[in-house]
Amino acid sequence: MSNDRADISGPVRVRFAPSPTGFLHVGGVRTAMFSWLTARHYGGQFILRIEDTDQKRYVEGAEEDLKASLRWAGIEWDEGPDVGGPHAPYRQSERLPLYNQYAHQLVEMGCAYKSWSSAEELDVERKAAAANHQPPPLRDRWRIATPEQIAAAEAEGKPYTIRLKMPEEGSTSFYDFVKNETITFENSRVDDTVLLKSDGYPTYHLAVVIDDNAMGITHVMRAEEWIASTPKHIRLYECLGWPLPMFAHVPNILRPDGRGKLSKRDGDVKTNEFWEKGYLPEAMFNFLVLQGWSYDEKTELMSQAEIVERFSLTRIQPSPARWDINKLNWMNGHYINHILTVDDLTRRALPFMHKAGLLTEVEALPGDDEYLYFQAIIALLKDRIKVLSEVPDLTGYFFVDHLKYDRALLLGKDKNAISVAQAS
RNA sequence: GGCGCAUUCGUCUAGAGGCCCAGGACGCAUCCCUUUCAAGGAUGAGAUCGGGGGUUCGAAUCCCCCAUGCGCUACCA
Repeated sequence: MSNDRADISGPVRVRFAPSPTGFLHVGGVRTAMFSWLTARHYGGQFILRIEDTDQKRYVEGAEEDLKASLRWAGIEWDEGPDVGGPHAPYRQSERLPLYNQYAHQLVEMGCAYKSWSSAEELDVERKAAAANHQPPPLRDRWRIATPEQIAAAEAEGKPYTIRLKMPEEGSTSFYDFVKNETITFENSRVDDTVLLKSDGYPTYHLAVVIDDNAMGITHVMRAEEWIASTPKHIRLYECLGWPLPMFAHVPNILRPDGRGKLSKRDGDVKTNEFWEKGYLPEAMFNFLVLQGWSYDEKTELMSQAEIVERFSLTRIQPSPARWDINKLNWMNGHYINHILTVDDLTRRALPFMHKAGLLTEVEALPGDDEYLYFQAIIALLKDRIKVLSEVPDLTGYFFVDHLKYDRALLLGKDKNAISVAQAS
């Protein structure tokens, strides 16, 4: 039986397109990782695009946090808001005229229509439907407005939205690389989603299609909650006569109790908290890639370079994983104790000592006596460090009252000065 | 309510018709090492592969139904 999963061939351009509405959580990092890995493994480009089309939810500083989180995790981009590129700008709020132009073009083509329905009245309709256990209306009444009604509304000059006009007939299908199957939707079940809001900003649906096309995105990778809106996007590609990209919907990471996808309200999910606590980016990368992807039946510990080489889009699991940091803690300790060199570990632990006031930056420069003292302590205690933030507590008693032992005495009982020197 | 996706040890996973009365890892337990705590080593418990029907000589793997979970159903992404 032919059950071979299609794999990628040809050029590859993948993007990660977060919206700056808060800190980046680990689930977002993982989606970015899969996209980045796809670009790197298949020899393509990775693009970062900021989808800041919701003025109400915009959070100051979120873009910086998100870029810092990505970079910490070892994910860099070839094109993006700060590094530039041939398709700049990479921030959607700076591309507004483009969306506006296409939205109106779609209206002229008969693929979309203007609506003067207010958000309030639509809300009333939806609530009434819900109260009757009926599905909310898929179409807006302006879809079937007469030319006279439209002319009258235009003359009034009131704000309007532009909505997609989904066909009533037929169905839309697409192959999904991760699900490894063709997913089909009846067009009559897909709603006439808003493309352009009354404030002139595009919705995700319009902006994502226009930008993915403009930026030459070949593989649309995103979280799986977008599966249901993919037929809308495909409709847009068809109306505009643009070539369809391939789709790959990555499963979500669920909350620890399995109830719902990870959200920013959950604890232990902020990426920046992980580096503040002293998790290593290598361990985080390794752990995160294993949440939904595997190389084979045994290999788990892999460097980023090995993962890039071994990655395959078709080995991403279609089912969601629960967020559980148990194994991350083990892996972090393993990297600290067995993969990092003592010197590397020492350097990384130093900032935590500075923060705790146990060593100042000037008195513990690499190579200094104070540094070597600390390094000897690290060599002695590294096998019990799980996260770097524990280091001050673990080593504090070596610094009480500026007490300083002779470095030569800081030896494990089964060790001698030579073995310690060699280990560092 | 409608539509879509998912379902293998507590958790992450291997598995693409016979290699599987299901393998690995984390966690857990016991033992070894050890003055202690870790780390390390060894052993073990732990999944009738969500349930039920098919197809087949043979199914965790293919098909159907059901259940459950998740997602979407916003002028949020």
